[in-house]
Amino acid sequence: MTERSAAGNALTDAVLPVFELNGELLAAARDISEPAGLTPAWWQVLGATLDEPLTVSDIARRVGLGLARQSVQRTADLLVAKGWAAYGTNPHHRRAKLLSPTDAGRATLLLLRDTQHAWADAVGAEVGAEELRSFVDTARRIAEASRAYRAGQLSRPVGTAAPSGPG
Amino acid sequence: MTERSAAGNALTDAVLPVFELNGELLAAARDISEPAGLTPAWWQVLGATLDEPLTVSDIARRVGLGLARQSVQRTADLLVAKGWAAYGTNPHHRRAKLLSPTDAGRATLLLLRDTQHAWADAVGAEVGAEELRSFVDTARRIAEASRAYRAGQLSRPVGTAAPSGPG
DNA sequence: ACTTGATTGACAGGATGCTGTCAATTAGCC
DNA sequence: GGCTAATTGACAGCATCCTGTCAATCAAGT
Repeated sequence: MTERSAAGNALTDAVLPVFELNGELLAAARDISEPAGLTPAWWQVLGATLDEPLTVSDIARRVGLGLARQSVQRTADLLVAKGWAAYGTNPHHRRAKLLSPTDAGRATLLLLRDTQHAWADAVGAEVGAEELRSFVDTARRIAEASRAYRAGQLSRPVGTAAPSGPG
Repeated sequence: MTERSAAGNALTDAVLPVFELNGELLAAARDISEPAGLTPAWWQVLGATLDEPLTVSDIARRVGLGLARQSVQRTADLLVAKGWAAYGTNPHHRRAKLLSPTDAGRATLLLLRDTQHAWADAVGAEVGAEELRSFVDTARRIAEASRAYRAGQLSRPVGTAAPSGPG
């Protein structure tokens, strides 16, 4: 039982490219955000407060992307210390203050948005919108299938059937 | 100039799913390697030495995936300290010792290989080999296009042309 | 041989993220 | 009103990876 199926090989072949792409996206985010004086993580947290003030816990829940509440907390404190954001009183909670960008933070966010647009348009045009959409679809399906497998909800090979099909 | 193109939107929509998939793959690697007593990073470094003994610098170059030489160094030292691997003398270099797995390390690697096969086969079957192949192709093209853009080798939008087309 | 430059490992420092614990606060329930 | 559970922020500790610096070692050219 040491031979992988063709699909198994295909999935294994996908792992390294995903890691590589992940790193490239992070590098691009760094290139975009660094000239403005903030890191990708700061950008992410600060950006979440652009539309409306949010508590740290709100951001941690919304961002979701593997950022723990305490990580967001530290980042938020940093943003406040550096003048990108400020804590405001929360009518609904005495401890959970509302984080919102300062004028400088807001201006920087808008600037970064334009820089990001330029990058996304250029790279997106190179790959093609249609191909990108099916790419996203596959990425989601892989993640979902792996989650199901790890949760024990996906039996072994022989392509028996999906526990809860894609449709 | 704050409007993104359709392709730009499609690419932006791809970023979060890639991060999420990256996290899921790491989680799967953790689930696979942790019961055996090693972390994904240890697995990666140790696995590189399965076929032939390598120096730390060799591994850092080969692995490539964003693992710096010094990170591999520390991991390698850890693997030796924990009995998974051992340093052997290198006929070609007095300082750069050759890292190779111990019997225990080799046995663990083979065990992890089987566990990984089961995961890859199950998840791969769920997604489909054909779809996975085009997924990998797109992932590579995105990374390549972004690298080119960051290197200044990709002009802005209007889908003018590719500097060095995909075919 | 000698010099010059690249490689390599050791060491120190820093950034980021996670987990665990604790008290303050809030929300739900009786 | 009072009790219990969940949420939230503060604090401390830990793991991982990165960068920079330095001396030892190797490779190449003269």
